[in-house]
This record gives sequence, structure tokens and C-alpha cells, in this order.
Amino acid sequence: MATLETISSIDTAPRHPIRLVANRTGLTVDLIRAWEKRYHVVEPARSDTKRRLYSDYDIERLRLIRIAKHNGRRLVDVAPMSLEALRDVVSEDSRFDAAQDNQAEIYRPSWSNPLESTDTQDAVDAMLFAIQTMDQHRFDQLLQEGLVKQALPAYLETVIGPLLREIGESTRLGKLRIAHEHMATAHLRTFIGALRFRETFTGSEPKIVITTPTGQLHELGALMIAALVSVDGWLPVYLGPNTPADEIAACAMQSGARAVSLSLTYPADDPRIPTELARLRSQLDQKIPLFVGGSAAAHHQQLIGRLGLQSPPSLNGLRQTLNELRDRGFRLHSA
Amino acid sequence: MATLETISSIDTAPRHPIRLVANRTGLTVDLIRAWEKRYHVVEPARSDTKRRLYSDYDIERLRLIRIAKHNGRRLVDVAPMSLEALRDVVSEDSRFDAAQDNQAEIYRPSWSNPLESTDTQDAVDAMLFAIQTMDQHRFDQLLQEGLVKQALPAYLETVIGPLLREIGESTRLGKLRIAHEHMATAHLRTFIGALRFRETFTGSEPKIVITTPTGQLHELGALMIAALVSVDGWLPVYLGPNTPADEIAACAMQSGARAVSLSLTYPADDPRIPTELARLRSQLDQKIPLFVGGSAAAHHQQLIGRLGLQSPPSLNGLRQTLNELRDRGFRLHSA
DNA sequence: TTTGTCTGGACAAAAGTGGGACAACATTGC
DNA sequence: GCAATGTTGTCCCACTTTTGTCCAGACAAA
Repeated sequence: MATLETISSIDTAPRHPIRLVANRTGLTVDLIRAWEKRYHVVEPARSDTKRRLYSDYDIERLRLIRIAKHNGRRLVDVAPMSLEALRDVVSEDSRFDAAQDNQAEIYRPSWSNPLESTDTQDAVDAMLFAIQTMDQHRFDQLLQEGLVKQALPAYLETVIGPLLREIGESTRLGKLRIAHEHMATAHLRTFIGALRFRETFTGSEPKIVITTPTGQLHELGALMIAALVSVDGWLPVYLGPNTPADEIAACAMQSGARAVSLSLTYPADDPRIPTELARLRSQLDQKIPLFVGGSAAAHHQQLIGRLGLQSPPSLNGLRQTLNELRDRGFRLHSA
Repeated sequence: MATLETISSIDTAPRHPIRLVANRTGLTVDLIRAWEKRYHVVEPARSDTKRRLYSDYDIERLRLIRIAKHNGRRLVDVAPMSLEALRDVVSEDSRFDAAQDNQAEIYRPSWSNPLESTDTQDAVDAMLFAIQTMDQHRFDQLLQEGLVKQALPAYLETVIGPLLREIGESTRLGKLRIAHEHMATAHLRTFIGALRFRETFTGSEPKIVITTPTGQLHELGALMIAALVSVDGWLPVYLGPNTPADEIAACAMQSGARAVSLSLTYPADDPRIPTELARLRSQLDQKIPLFVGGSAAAHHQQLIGRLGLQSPPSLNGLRQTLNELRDRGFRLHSA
């Protein structure tokens, strides 16, 4: 696959002329030179005739510096930073932006299957390529095709989950633009949301409230859960992202839900998470189990244990636990 | 116990320029300086050229003070408070807010306006009732039914649009819980998103980039536009909410879009809006028109005029303008 | 020949600073 | 109530610092 060759170490071989760098970074040629002259932002190698030759590394630096500037940093401050420091600064800034940007979804499914067959990996790569070229139609097509080949639960676990993780990672590393990530996220939101319409309801399904707590703006993990559990005969009460604990509890009460499931992804260390979880657990009927999943669930193991929450290791684990709960509940209910 | 570890130690090293602080807190640069001048809200360190340098601690203070203000506190009262005192005040206020929410009345059809054409108003009322009773299935059913009775553009304008306004208003007034609003929003996101799949593409449609600018987190307006224009033979490049100006411009360039449309709803007075719009307009090819719609567009009439943007008064107006643009473009293209 | 890049410098726009003015709004005292 | 007073967001000014753009003359690439 050539789409996303491992990006961990960026090529430092000097090969790109300044014009190409300008095109890729969105800076002007003059500006790149001015930055070099004044702050030594990058020190490109030279050809034997003194032409500047930039490496991928340089381009990455320039891109990040441009973003940092846009976030309000001063050139003087960011110019001497290393690539790693720049990445930290940029991700920190966008994380703490007042409006809590949608950027850089780092979805690391703690419940993902470590063994990946090449088949699904190819599918993911093809999708990433479609995203990179902004080929929405192709992307839709691939999503639909994949769904035909596998049952929904397996599809979510082996394709959609890894895809989300790769998108997040690639965006963070600058391989994908934020615009690409936005487009992909919006399409996936539509796609996964539409899955739920394929189910028919009898009205007697047990209900499960699904959402993300305050501060967690990425809803795709939660939406995947909603799609998944509806396959198994649950009726998801889906609240979207960023719901305060009080509201989740009230909703569970009003709808008569038998379970609540939350998805935690980003930011993983939001200080509001412990408070919200504790608050929710205390307001919720003790008989209602509270599930916590998502890539960031691992950061809160201790808390989860103390509060008596459930944190299934994978989508499959969640599914099984819910099935047991449903059947047990059914017996109790009819007895 | 570490469960509720309040982030006790915040970095007090001065390093952030005022612009970044404005970005992170949502305050304007002027306001931050005014607060310092009058109440010494924060006393940032200075660079050797007298530029203000704020610490994380300062930013946290400013953020809390902004929230306290939003909750109705007076600046004079909160300005001298310590960080801990501020946290207490803010959490106390939000608890009180939540308590008030609990008193939300049961559905009263006070929102049925007798003057309105009863048919669509009835539909909206019925949907609101379904939302309040958390009857998702009924809500879906009503949404689907309504779509059968009217063509999509009329449906969006006479039912979905008013419904969104009513939901927002009712939530603001406490008639609906936040949980209700979340459920309704999530469902509408799925419903409207699914509409776009009904269209078939030939690949020769003109493209239009549709999104909301940085800070605008509500995407339903933009999504409605995407659904609408696809009826008229445009191919929407839909980016979801909260896209930085640079990314919008880059996306328009890469996808070769012929138009860009933004939706502004909330917050209407976000100080980033003028900057982002100006930035976008300047980066975008002059030949590409930039449309600005949504309920908050009215707050920016002057800006829209100055930048030469287009702001159609209604969805229908947008539709007509786009149709003309499409046909004109077609002639030019084939001439 | 034409186009692009190089260096060094000049210039101008943008953004930050201190000070102050002002209008919108809320609160207080009568 | 109503006028006086206090509060607060925004804007303007004159000045400095920072940053983006442009130019000239020389050279290299196509």
C-alpha cells in the first residue's frame, strides 16, 4: 500500500523545490524565504547551484508552523521548536480551543482485534485513498461494498474502527488535511446513522441510552454502538455527543432504559470525565448497568473499577454482555 | 483518592501571546486588555518588548470568569477571586441551572401559533410531542410521513426549519430538556443525512462546499443546504461543522468547487466569525461565490456587505441563486 | 529567450500597547 | 417611577513591534 506508508519517521532527503513546498503548505515563496532569513524556520539543503531543496520533514514543519500561527502563536516562539514540540503545541492548541475543535479524532479502539487480515486492511487503504482525493462517491461506494461482504458487527470492528483510527492518526501527522478528516467524518456519520434504519422495531425491545459525556465531542464511537446493539434486538436511545450527566440520567429514567453506554475517545484526560461519571452513576438506578467504552476508557480503569462500571474490552464483549442482560431481563420481566 | 483529582497544579510559566488566549477563551483581545486595565483580572508577564505573556493559569482564570459572567455574575465580584473560589462559584451556578431545568413543564401546546397554516404547524407540534415523550419511533415516522406529503425543498423550509427553531427555543425556555434536544438533533442528523443518498450522480454536477466556520458547532443548517442543493443537480462537498477557513479554501480548491456555502447559527456573535469569513473570502478564488446563511447571518449584514458575500434571505432564495449560477456556468463552460 | 530562483534590502500591512472616550445596560437612591 | 450612578463591551488614537510582500540585479533552468 502506498497510501499511508508508515509515517513515524519522515523522510529527510532533500528533494523538493521551493515552489512545490509553497503549493503544499499554502505559504508563498517569498514568505518561506523570509521565515528562513529571519528565524531560520527551516534550513533547506542546496543544490550545486544554490537552489533550495526541501525534505518532507521541512514541509511538515512549515505546515505545522502555519497552523500554530493560525492558532495565535507568534513566529518567534514556534520557529525554533522541534517537529515533536510543534506537534504537541498544535494539538494542544486545537484541543483547548474555546469551541473545542472537531479536529484530530484519535480513535483507538481498545476493543479492536489485533490480528488484521490483509483483506480488510486493503479496504481501509482504499477508503483512505478516496478520502485523500476527496472522492466522496467512491468513499460511499466502498463503504457500501464492505457492508455486503461482512455482517455488521464484524464490519464495524474490522473496518470502520481501524479506518477511524487511521484517519485520526493521519490527520494528526499531517498526511491528511483537516478538511479531509471533516469530510470523512461527516460521511461516516451519515453512513453509520443510516444503518439503524434497516432494523424493524416491534416496540417491545429493551432500551439502552447511548451517548458521550460532557466534553467528548466525537460521536462516531457511540453511534457505532447504537448501530451494533440494534442488531441484537435493543432499541438504542441515541443522544449524540456531549450530554451532561444529569441529562443522561433523566433520559434513562424517562425512557425506561435498561442500560446506559458511554463512549470516551478524545480528549482522553479531560478532567470533567471523573466528575461526570461519578455523578451519572450516583443518579442512575443501581439496577441499570453503565458501560464505558472507547479508546479513552483505558485511561480511567481505576475510576471505572471504583464506581462499579462495566468496561467491555471490545465491541464483541459489549455485545455479549448486553445479550445476557437482555435475556436475563426478559425472564425476570415475564416471571 | 484520585477519582476527582482537581487539576490542582496548573503551569504558571508565562508563554502564551494574547491572541492565543483570545482563541482559547473566546474573549476578544480588546476585552482581555480592558479587564486587566480595570480590574487586574490577570496580570500577565511581559516579553522584553512589552508583549503580554500569559500562563495556563491565567487562561484558566479567564475561562472561568467568562463562564461566571455568562451565569450572571458581575465582573467586579469575580475579578479578585482565586482560581479555587472561581471554580466553586462556577460549579455552584451550573448546579443551580440544572436544578432549574428539572422544573421544566410538561408539554403544553402553547407553541401552536393559531395564525400559522395549521397543517404544517400541526406536524411540527406532533413532532415536538414525540420528542418530549422520547418516542423516537414516532418521531421517525412523522419525519418520513411529512416527506411524502411535500417536495423536499418545501418540506425543509416549512417543517424542518421551523421544527429546529422550536426545538432550540423550547430548550432555551426549559420546555424541553437538553436530553430531548440531543435526541432530536441526533435523529435529525441521521434523517437529513440519509436524504442525500437518494440522489444519483452522473459525475458532471458542479460542486459546492458546504460547512460551518470555526466555532459554529451546529451542523443541521449546513446539512439541510446539502440535501437541498443535491435536488437541483449540485454535488455537495459536505464537511460537517467547525471547519477552519484555510481548510475550507483548500477543500474548495482541491475539489474544484464552483461555490461555497456556510451556515451560521450559534453563537451568533462569536468574535471569530469576521476573521474567518474575511480570511476565507481572501483565500478563495474571486470567481467562487461565498454564501452565508443561517439564523445568525442577520447579525453580520454589514460584514457580509463589506466582504462582498451573498446572503440569500431564505433557502428558496439560495436555491434560485444557485440555479442561475449553475446554468450560467454551464453556458460559459460550453462556450 | 523566457521563466524561475537567489540575495539583500525596503516598505507596508497587521497586530500589540497605553490611554481614553462612549454608548448600552444594570443598579441604586430618592 | 425616575434620575443618578456604576458597570462593561467596544472603539479610536498615536506609537512600536512583528510580519508579509515587493523590488533589483544576478544567475540558472527550460
